[in-house]
Amino acid sequence: MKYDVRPPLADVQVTVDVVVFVLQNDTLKALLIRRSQEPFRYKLALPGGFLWEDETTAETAARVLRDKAGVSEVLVEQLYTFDEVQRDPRGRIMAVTYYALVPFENLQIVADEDTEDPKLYDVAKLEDLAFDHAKILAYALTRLRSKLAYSNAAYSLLPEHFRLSELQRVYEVVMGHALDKRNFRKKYLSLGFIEATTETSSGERHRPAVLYRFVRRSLQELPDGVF
Amino acid sequence: MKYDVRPPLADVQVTVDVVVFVLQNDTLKALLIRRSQEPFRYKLALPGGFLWEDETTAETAARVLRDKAGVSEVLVEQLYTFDEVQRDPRGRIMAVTYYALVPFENLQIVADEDTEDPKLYDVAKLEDLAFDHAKILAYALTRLRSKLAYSNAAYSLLPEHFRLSELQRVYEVVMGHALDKRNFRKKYLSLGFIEATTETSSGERHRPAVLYRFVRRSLQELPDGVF
DNA sequence: TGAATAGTGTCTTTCAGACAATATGCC
DNA sequence: GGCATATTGTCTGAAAGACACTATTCA
Repeated sequence: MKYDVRPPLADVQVTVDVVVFVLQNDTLKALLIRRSQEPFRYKLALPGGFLWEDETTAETAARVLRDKAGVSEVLVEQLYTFDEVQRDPRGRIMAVTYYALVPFENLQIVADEDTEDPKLYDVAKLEDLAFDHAKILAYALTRLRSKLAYSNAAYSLLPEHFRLSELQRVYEVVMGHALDKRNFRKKYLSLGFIEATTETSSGERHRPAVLYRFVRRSLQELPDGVF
Repeated sequence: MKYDVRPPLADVQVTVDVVVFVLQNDTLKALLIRRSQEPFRYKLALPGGFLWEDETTAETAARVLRDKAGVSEVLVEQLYTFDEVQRDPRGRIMAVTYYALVPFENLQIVADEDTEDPKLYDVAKLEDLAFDHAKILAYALTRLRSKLAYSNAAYSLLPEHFRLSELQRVYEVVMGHALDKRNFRKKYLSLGFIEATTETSSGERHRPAVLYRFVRRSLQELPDGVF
């Protein structure tokens, strides 16, 4: 099919929205801001920012993470590009989305002049979000599940040293169901992702736990799934 | 970190590039065009097109498939968005990429006024491609492998009726290694994706094969991998 | 009858999943 | 001693993977 006169090229702007996942109190949370401006004023939304000149979207995502969550050196990956024509009432704005996994300890939430304070919200109890951000968050959650199932990505949700029970909690909370302790330990240790340190927890009113660490704090993919 | 004066927003154009996978002669091929214009004149490139106004990138991908490959109703999915600042010498052009799986029988390659004829090229013998298209193709291949491993996506590479040996060939070619015939049949039939038809192949100098078809010619994901 | 591909079953090994008792540190 | 969490092994069932022979059509 040919056109004598082609429709004009789209003139788009690009935002980068980032789903920042954090584990707090045995709950999977995401960092959300409450919008202080129209459109969707007072609604919750993902932290994000417009793409600047001479900046890649990955750099924009890193900037958003630095500015709104106070972190760098966390696991960040591109998710998907959302570009429904009407997704933003302000005009043709395409969202290149990312997700990040942040250890709660590293998080330093920073307020911003044009947004209310970012806060952590339980992913399981979503209010309705601005724009198509509910769809983005749902997509991110799906991706997170398969990342955890097929890689050592959990390293980016935990502090450097952690107990096996904490690691197991990560999987239980994200996957949404309980796991057997003995089977979990057997399987996860066999993967070679983690090793025991010489440290143990202490000062608690029960038997101390051996602390483990990830051998490599960078993404290692698995041929077959974990759980 | 705050900025008194923010850098200007990026003014980007968007192309949609599509990796069209086809199986021909027991070989995995991709549809590529040879560029007749600068930049990268005479080099091979992925078929693609600029995003038009009031069009989503998924629609652009469908348009490219219709115009360059003569197909519709095939499996198409978004891959990734490539946006390195210098990836296109003409300026800031972001590529939202898709891949499509096309049965060879459906393919109707259409020449285009500003490109040489699109042709099929063996994915295993890549020449160097224009732009970052080699990277895109490599990424698409990775995705194709995991799609085949975790879904019934093969339906979109085969004709409506096919033999089990053809289906097995699809997996062998994409995965890059041979599979055991008995184990393949046992496993694949147990998935419930396909069913036998009453037809058989004929006119060949050997025993005829029962023809099978996919129960549902739409994407069905699997909890666990196939191979 | 020979060439070419279709079709079929068993055994072994590995892994996932169910399952419960003892150990240790602190109050 | 009591409480709270840590740590450890076995058994069973299911599925993956190795493996070889017979069946059918046509030239």
